[in-house]
Order: sequence, then structure tokens, then C-alpha cells
Amino acid sequence: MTQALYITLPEHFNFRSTVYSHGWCELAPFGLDTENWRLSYVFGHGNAAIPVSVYEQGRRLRIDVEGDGFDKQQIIRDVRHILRLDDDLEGLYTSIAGHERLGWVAQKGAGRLLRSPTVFEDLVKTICTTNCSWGLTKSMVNNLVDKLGESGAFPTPGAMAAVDPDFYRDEIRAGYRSPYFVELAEAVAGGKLDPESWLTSDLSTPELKKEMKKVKGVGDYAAENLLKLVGRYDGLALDSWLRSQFYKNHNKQKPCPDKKIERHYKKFGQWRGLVIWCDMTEKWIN
DNA sequence: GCGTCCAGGTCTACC
DNA sequence: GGTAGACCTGGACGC
Repeated sequence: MTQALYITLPEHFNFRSTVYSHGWCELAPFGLDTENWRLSYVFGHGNAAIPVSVYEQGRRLRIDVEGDGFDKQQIIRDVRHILRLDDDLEGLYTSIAGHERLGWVAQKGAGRLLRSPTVFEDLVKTICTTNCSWGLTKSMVNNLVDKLGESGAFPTPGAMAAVDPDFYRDEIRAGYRSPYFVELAEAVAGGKLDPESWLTSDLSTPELKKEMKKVKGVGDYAAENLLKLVGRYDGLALDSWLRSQFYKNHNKQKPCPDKKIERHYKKFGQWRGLVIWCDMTEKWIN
């Protein structure tokens, strides 16, 4: 049985640019049907797995939900969260106003970065992006969902804490990250760490970054990527891909120190992390 | 077939 | 605070 829910879309929202904002739409339990332009996801609510399919219908977003007995308001809250529907990007658009190269961002209503329903899931996925190819990232995340998730949903901290490092090495193919996942899952499941609190933290960005880096496997890049996903854009989150794109677009293909990249985007202030991301991913969106 | 390199980096030991 | 070396995996590449 399929039920439909609807959300009225805000101004300056672009469904496709949000879905394509970064690689998250390729990571389970997300799925993308580009023929019909539907984004699918499997929510884990309690012990239930709830598959949904999200697509545009005029200025509304339609959510097809499989099954019954689910909490409609929670589904709507979660969809608003993953698509960043309540994010205010006026500051971003103001910071790039009149900029020749970046005019398309405001024009398209781009700048919203797709995220998972929980910071925990984004944290685990971010660790899966470090020091490996994108193909291996997808493989690790697929394995987590297939082997530890409930009916296609992303595994809970409890489920991830219930297996040992050998399981992560042998089944998830997580390599040296294996003990990091056990330690993280145990801390979250045991209440010692609450990544969800990062969404509303009063800490300054440098202090919050420091907190994030206490998690094993989270360094500068991973922390700054997570900061973007909790709505703070004053870190560039430089990784090998972003650096190579900068060299191609702004430095005649030649490598340069990170400080030069930082200088280039300094003028965009607290929005610089989002500006560099939009600047380097223009071809994905347009 | 085999060895090397490197990808959406981070940790630890050492200075 | 800065840096060298180690670290899983798997695909690409050269030989």
C-alpha cells in the first residue's frame, strides 16, 4: 500500500541541484531514478523500515510512502531535513551577488547539500569517504546497509555496536577504519556521544570542529564536511578531488598550496565552504 | 600476472 | 605545531 504526502516547496529551492549537490544520492539507502526524477530513501523508524520515493509535482514535493502505520509528521520532518528545506541561504546569495562566475547559484536556487536523516549516518558515511576511491565508499556503505541495516535502512548505532572489528574488516571491507566504527557506535549507543546535538550546538565553529575531531577517523576534511552538513560553511573541506578541481579551474591545472585556495575564497566569509563547493560542482548542476 | 600508485585522509610518534 | 611513515581496499596503469 502506498500513501502520498505533500510538502509545499519554498522559493529558491531546486530539487535536482539538491539531489546532485554531492555524491550522497549515490549512497544507500538513497536511490535515484533519473528517468522519472525520483529520489528514494529507506527511513528507519524504531524497528520499522519505511521506503519513500520523493519527486516534484509543480511547486509541491510529493512523498510516496510504502506501508501503513507510519508517523506522517516524522516522515515530513525527515524529508525537510534531508533536502534542507528550512535552510536560509539568503546570506549565500548576497555574498556572491554580482559575481560573474557564480551568478548561476542564486539563479538556479542551488546551494542546499543533501544529507542523511541523522548526523550519525552522515558521520559514518563521511568516514567511509576518507582515503579511498568513491567506488570503495559506495561499497562500504552498501555493505553496512545490506549486512547491518533493518530491511534496507541504514544501521542504528546499536546494530553497529553489536559487531566486532573483524566483522567490519571481513564483511564491510572497511580496512583500518574497522575499530573506529566499533568505538563510534559504542559511544553513540551508550549515550557518551550525541552527534545529533551538533545540529543545534552553541559552540563556535572551531570548537565544534574540535569536538568532531575527537571521533577516530575524523580529521580536518571529514570535520569540515560534517560542519557543512550541520549548516556551517566556514571551512573549505579540502580533499584531493576539490583540490584538483581548483587547480583545473583557477590555477592553470597546476597544484598549489591550500593557503592559496583559502585566500581565493576568503572574501565569501562564513559562506566560503559552500561557495567553493558550488564553484567546483557547477557542471554537475548545469 | 605482478608491482606500484593513488583515491573525496587520519593517526601516531617524534622533533 | 609541524612532519614522516604506516595504514585497508580495490581499480588503473605500466611492464
